[in-house]
This record gives sequence, structure tokens and C-alpha cells, in this order.
Amino acid sequence: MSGDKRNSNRQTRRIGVREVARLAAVAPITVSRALSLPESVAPATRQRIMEAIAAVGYIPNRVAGSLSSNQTRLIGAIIPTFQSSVATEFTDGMARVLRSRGYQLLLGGSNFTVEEEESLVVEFLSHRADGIYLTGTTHTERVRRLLREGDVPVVEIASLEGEPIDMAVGFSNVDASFAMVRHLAECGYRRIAFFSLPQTNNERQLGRIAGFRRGVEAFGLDADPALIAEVPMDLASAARALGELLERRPDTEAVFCGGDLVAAGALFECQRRGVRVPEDFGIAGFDDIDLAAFVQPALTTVRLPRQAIGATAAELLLDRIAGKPVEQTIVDMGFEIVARGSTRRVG
Amino acid sequence: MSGDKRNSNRQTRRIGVREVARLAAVAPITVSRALSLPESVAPATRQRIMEAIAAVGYIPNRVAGSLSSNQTRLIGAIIPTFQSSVATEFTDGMARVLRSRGYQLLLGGSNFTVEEEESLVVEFLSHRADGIYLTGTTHTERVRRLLREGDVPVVEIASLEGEPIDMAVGFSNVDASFAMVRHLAECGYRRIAFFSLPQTNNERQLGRIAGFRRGVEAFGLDADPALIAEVPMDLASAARALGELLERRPDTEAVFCGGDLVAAGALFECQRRGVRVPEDFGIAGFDDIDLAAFVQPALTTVRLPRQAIGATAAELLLDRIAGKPVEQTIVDMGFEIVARGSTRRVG
DNA sequence: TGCCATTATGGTACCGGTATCATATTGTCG
DNA sequence: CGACAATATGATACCGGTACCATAATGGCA
Repeated sequence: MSGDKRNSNRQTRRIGVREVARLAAVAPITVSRALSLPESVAPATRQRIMEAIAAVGYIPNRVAGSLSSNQTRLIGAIIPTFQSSVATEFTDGMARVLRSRGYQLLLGGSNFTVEEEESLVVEFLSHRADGIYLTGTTHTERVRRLLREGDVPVVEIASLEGEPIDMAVGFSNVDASFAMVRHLAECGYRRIAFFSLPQTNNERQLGRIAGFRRGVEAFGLDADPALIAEVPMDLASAARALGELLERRPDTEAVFCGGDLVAAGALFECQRRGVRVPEDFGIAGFDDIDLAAFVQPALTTVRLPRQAIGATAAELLLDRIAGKPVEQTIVDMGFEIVARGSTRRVG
Repeated sequence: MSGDKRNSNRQTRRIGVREVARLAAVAPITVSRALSLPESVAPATRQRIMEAIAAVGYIPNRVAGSLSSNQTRLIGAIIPTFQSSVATEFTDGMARVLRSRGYQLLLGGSNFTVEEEESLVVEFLSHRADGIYLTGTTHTERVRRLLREGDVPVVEIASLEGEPIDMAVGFSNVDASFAMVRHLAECGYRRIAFFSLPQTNNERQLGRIAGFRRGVEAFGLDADPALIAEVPMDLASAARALGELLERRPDTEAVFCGGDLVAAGALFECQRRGVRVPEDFGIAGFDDIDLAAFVQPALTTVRLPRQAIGATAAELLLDRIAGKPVEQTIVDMGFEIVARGSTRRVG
């Protein structure tokens, strides 16, 4: 059904080190050195080489270089979804560090499934990424084995609970959630619901639920299990879930959401129903996305140093790759409870 | 300051085709074939090979494969920022298609500068990406030359204005903006402001301004140049800009924003000031982000088939890579005016 | 002045797949 | 039954850099 213009591969014959070397009257290896360790080449020679490179428009073939040097300067990163500003902000922090050090980002989305994650890990290993970045600590057994056996540096972010494959950067979801329950209790809310995001393959959400339960117990709040629900991460589902909650358990006084988008959806639904926030009903979120500060009333939430987590993760990987000893393999970047208008009932 | 554990490269000696071949009692090339063109190998042989692969846990080295076959199965993509849900949704559409066809995504952010874009393009060419995906049509001269001279397929998205380097997928920003002005005019607004996003290196925004101007003229609206402003893309700046506008030109009747986030910020500020939307003031956005439908009143906006644009871009690249003739190198995916509560003054 | 450490450069093989062409085997048909 | 096409497999070289080791040139110092 197709073509006559097959890729005539082998004979493309781009310009390579050899051509540059000939023009600069040096050996190919010297061209290579002039690019990777400029100080190791005499200034005059280096200059000749650079001129030759510019003259012929040489672009080094990193595929060949990678094969030879066993370093690709590629970092493979897996995020659950491209659609979440939370995930992309982690990635942004990492991408900036990588770029500044000459590394490139191989990015894949797992759609919150460990199977797709596994297939991406295999792909990245196949491409011989110099380091692997994973979101969370829930993986298949094969992923765990491949990454432990292979000598690739690995960093897992956003979750400190559990034993990391190699390194981890993030915060404690349990502690963060617990801290928020304390805040809600201090505001005077006693009957608090929890809207978790989908929990499958997501130990972050499970941690938040655990922290919630622990807080409910610690502060002597109403421990009705029917107050915990799982809500898809979009505004419409959140609105719907809040409606159901209010009908099912009209005496609920507040809801703590595992994500700000859900919290915002809950808030919009309250406004639609004329439920006053925070007087009649308190709402707290998680993540401190841009939107949280701008709805009316602004959302109380948990702020995470997302950019910094991504950047730190990148630095750990690069240190490991460079052979530097990594003193701390588990880095807790902390969190911050941001109290805003959506939770202010009592002093 | 560092290490004793230098990367002892050359001697890593992973398992390769040769080991697998020995175990399966075939030649290395047959192993290679069993993986890339399974039908070209006899079933019995293939089975032996697959068993050998499983037995030794062989993971093909795509770096070596790439060097030999001159195909990396890597697509380099450049987006202006990781922080925008608009950009990541395009990327998501592309990433899904790529993954399903065995390609991986090399992703970089240009921070809206053509210089960083150029440096990323060079990196991607160096890594010998099989295809390049760019956002917009504004590039440095060198990028244009490198990509035209190199035989890499290139697709530019989100902007159909101007002549593409190779292929383009998107919609007409001018037409979309013009259509929105028509809608606003039909709603009865006559004195309309335009909040553009930053225009540097962004022909999408320039197109939207052009469409706005054209619409203002075509429908005989108030053409005060002071009504056009450039606003950073965040809620706070948008709120501030709206405040200034209302003080500077209190008789303004509506604002059309080059991005929904800015429109939402404007809406929040109106609410804060007690300006009634849409009765006293109309607001329209661009992009139809999730948030647009859920603020009160919901935002009138321009909806773009973002996922589809990304997916189509990926398919064009892959077709070109596969040597299939690409019939249409410029694909207009259209847009849709979504009229909602924020613009409803008159019939 | 001679010896050795240091610096600058080069020769060669090799990384681990696969393109290319050759060969062996099997099947078809007059 | 022989000739030839189709199918299955293999031998070899090569992709384009760089690791590794060798050698040449330079400099410091006894």
C-alpha cells in the first residue's frame, strides 16, 4: 500500500568527526576531545577544530558517542498523566536542571497503571537512559527487579513512605494529611469527609487517607467510614460527589480533598447550592495549585515544593551518574499548611 | 572533591544478541530479525530465540540498533512551557500515538524563547531524533535552515499562518479570534478590550490580535487602540489588568482574553468589584480549559481540538518517517466558539 | 646535560546492533 | 526429474564516535 521512497539507510553519509579532523589536520579523537574536554587540547588546536566544525556545520552524533562511551545523557521520566499541573510542575523542575547540565528528558505517561509504567521502564532501559525518574513508589515486581539489578540510578518522587528502589525525594503524605486534619479540627469542624482521588496504584492517596484516619482518631473527630469517598480528578465529578455527600450525610461539616481540583469543584457546588463556605461548611484541598488561591473564598490547602522536588530529584540522579557519593538517598522536602478563607469557622 | 568510583565504562559487558544467539543456536542477526520482523523467522526458531531472551533477561540495546539502522525511534518535541495545561494537552495527544507505535518522546521547554528552542533543536538533532515537533512557527533562522537541510520530518502545531518548515497542524488563530469578536458583537458589546498573552516569539497571540482588530473593523466596533493590552498568563496579573482597565476606561463593555486563565482572572476581579457579568461586562476567553466551564458564570471561549492536533501531528511525523507519502502537509483542525454565561447581554 | 614527570596528540580496536549480500533449503511446476 | 522461485538463515562489515594505551614533545630540576 505504500512506498517506493524507502529509507535508504546506511548510505546517508553525514559529516562526522573524520571529515572535521581532516580539515583541522588532527586525528578524529582530538576532535572528540576538543568537544568533551576542551582544556585537554591546546588552545591553537582547539581553535582550528572549532573553525572546522563551524565550516562544515558538524553536529556530533550522540548515538555513536553513547554507544562508545556507555553514556546517553538521557534521563527517562514517568509521570502518571500529562494532564495534571501537579505532575508537570515536578517535571518542569527536573527538566530545568537536566537541560542546564546537558541532559535530555525522555518523558512518558503511565495513565496511573503499573503495567504501562513497566513497559516504559523497559523502553527507557532499552534506550539506555542514564537515570530513571518514577512518580510514587507503587511498581510491578519486574520493575523493581530490573531497576535494582541494573546499575541505573533511580529516583522516586512524591512519596516517602515505603522503601525506595534507590533514592527518593518528596514529603510524607501521611504527615501532611494529618496536619490538615489538625487544622480543620482547630477550626472547629468535627464531622469531616475525605474525598480521595483514585487510589489504584497510588500510594500517595492511600497515605493521605491514612493520615486523615489517624487525624480523625487523634483529635477525637467523627469517624464515620461512610465519610470517605473516592472521586475522579475533575471539577464535574467533584461537584457531583459533594452533592451526593450532602444528601447522604447532611450533617457533614467539612470536606478535605486529596486534590485541589476536587476541592474547587466542591466549592463551586456549595455556591450553586447556597451552602456558605466556610461558615456552614469547610473545604480543604491538597497541592496548592494556582486556582486554589483565586476562587472565592480561597482554598485552604497543602503546599508542596514541587519545582524543588523535581530539581532535587534531578540533582540526585546527576550526582549518582557523575559518581559522586550521594550522602542522603531519602530527601524530605516538607510541606506547608496554607490556611485560607475556605476553613475559618472558629478561632 | 569527588570520586574514586569512576564509571568503569567499556567493561560493563551486558548481555547482548551474541549471548542470546549462542543459547538459541542461531546467528546474532537472526535474533535481531526475530525481534524486528518476527514473521521473517521460522516459528520454531523464533520460539527458541524468545526462550533464550527470557532465560537471560536480554534487553535490546537501542543505542546500538539506532547507530546501525539510522533510526532512533525518538521524536523530539519542544513546547514553550511545562506549566500550561494547553501545551501539555497537545503533548499528551502526541505521546499517546507515539507510544502505541513504539516511539519515545524527547521533551524540552523553550520558555517562550527562540534561543532555547534553537539549542534544543540542536540537541535533538544530535540525538538523531527521527522527527521534530515544534510549537508555533516563530523560530531562529538557524533552526529553519538546520531543519530544512536535514532530512528530518518536522511538524509545527497550533498555528497555520505563515509557511511551515515542513508540515503543520492546527487552526487559524486569526479566524478563531475574528469569530469570537463576531459573537461578542452579536451579544451587543460595542466597546471591547483585548487582553493578549505575552506576544514575544508568539505568532499565535499576534494572530489573535490581528483577528480581533479585523473583527472590530468588520463589525464597526469601538477601535480604541488603548483597549489592547498584554497580560502575563496568571490569575493575579489578569485580575490586576482588569482593575486597571476599568479605571482607565470605565466605559469598556467587554474583554476578550487570549487565554482562559486570564479570562478567569478577569472574572474573579469583576466579582470582587461587584461588576455584573455578563450584564454590565462581557468576558470571553480562549482555549476552553477545564476551569472555563466551571466558574460562575461559565466562560465563553474558543475550543480547540488539542489532543487531536497532537495526535495528528504525531501521525504525520510517523507517516513521513515510514516513507508513506503525506498528501496534506498543512492540516486545519478547526475550532469552535463555545458560548456560555459570561457573554449574554442581548439577543 | 640527562632523566623523568607532564602535557599534547595519535593509532587502533571496540561498543552492540543491523544492512547487505550470499548461501542453503524447500517447494512448485512443466 | 530438473530448473527455478521462494523462504530461511548466516558471514561480514560497518554505523560514528571514544576508551585505552602508546608515543612525541615539552619542561623542571638535580
